[in-house]
Amino acid sequence: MQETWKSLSTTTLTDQVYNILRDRVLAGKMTPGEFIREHDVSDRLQVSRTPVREALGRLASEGFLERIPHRGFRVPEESVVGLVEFYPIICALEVLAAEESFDRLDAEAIKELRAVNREYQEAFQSQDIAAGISNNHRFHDLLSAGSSNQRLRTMLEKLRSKVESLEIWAFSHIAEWAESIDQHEEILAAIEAGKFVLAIEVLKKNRLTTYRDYQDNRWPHAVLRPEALGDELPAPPLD
Amino acid sequence: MQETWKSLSTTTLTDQVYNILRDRVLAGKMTPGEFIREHDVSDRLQVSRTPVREALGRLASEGFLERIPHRGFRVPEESVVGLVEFYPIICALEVLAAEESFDRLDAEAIKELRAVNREYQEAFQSQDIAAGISNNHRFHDLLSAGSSNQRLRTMLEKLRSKVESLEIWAFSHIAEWAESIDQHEEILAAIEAGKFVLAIEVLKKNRLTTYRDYQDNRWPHAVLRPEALGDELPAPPLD
DNA sequence: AAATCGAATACTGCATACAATATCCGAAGC
DNA sequence: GCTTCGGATATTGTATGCAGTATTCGATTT
Repeated sequence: MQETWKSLSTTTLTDQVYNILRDRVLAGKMTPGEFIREHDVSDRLQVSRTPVREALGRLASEGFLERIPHRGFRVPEESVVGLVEFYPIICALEVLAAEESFDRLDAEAIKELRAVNREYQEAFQSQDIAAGISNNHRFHDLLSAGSSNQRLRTMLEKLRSKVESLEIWAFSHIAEWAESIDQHEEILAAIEAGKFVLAIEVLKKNRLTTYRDYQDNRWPHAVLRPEALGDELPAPPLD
Repeated sequence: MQETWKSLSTTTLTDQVYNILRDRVLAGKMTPGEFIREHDVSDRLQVSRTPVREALGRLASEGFLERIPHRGFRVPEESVVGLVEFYPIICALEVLAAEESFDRLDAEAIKELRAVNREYQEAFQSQDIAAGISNNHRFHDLLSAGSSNQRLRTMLEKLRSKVESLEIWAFSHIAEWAESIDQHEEILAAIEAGKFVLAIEVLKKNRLTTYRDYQDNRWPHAVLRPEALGDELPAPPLD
């Protein structure tokens, strides 16, 4: 029994701080433009500045934060505006993955995709936005699963997480939610029928809906500049 | 005169260490699989472990290194093998950029592109590989310059730097080098003639040459596993 | 001889102190 | 009044020490 076991919680403080800060950024709780004070965060979380700095550094090099030498870290001003630019990128890469992936998806895989889409629908019916986003991501990930390009899947994974904060809004529009579910079904049907070109076309449409909505200025200002809702960092969650 | 000036050398130790390590990784001088000892690096560079750790952390979150909690950082074993997977990604994204960019490139821009390609050719004639790679990157960047998607350009910039170590090999193949120069000219001519579809086709071919070569197993083993050539870290470049 | 245990060693993770740099704010000069 | 200068303050950048964890390797047991 020499296989590598999945390590359960090789957790470091840095990782925990990273996750907390990342969630807050994605949830739009860190006022853009305002510098994040390392000491402030370390006080609230009851840790030293060291893991905070490391976490901030990672977030910056992943593009979630902007770093200005000798000034600090902050959520980029145009954060949300810039985020929509990820959609065409995600779309192009998912199409790239699809080209190799679609004819490798067997009956088994299609079945799993249908199951995920069903959960997606259930989340829709119970208005569970978080579950909806999660299932949507999972669906798209499975669609790319047949690609042999591992980097591609990894990149897509990261890119999807970056647009999460936008989808929170997008998914509060009932109409799009329902439409999305249907499109997923269309894609699966097309794949089963071997109509890959069609499947890719629908995939493109599915991916660019949110993007188009933005371009058409159909977004409330509150989404473009999500003011910190006044709620503070949680009480020290590590003890 | 209120414009933001380009800061010249807002240099931090962390940045310097980052650059040195990044260059070494890209040059294939850090034996894959072998852990990088923080203390070792900090000794050689005459700095403390702190900036070294931060630099390593950045490199890891950018995918240049692999991080294993409580173990350390190392160049991923399959580093080079995995790197070629970036080519289809770069290609797809450059095509995406091109779709918007090509018909925005005016005579002025084309002129600049020709100039860069000329420098490229001169580098070829004097066998200056570093200059060749740099000019090739610059050419492709300018090709995407017309895209309004800033994130896209930024991503492409990073992706190009990641495959640099592969290009060092690719550019030692004279034939491909010459072919690449011609393809660049073809692309420019097609753009001038308004034949964007053709231009994109040539761009694809240009981008995927290295990738195909790899798939055809035409790479020497030395490239796939570039052993540390025995030369050590430079003498402390910071004093 | 092979496997197991455990102490010594080496290295990373984290905290803290200090240094370097930026910002703030009031006083002085035009 | 506006700008400029300079010290006080706040914040980031770096060094160092210690604690926790992994690895090594010899001693012990089977």
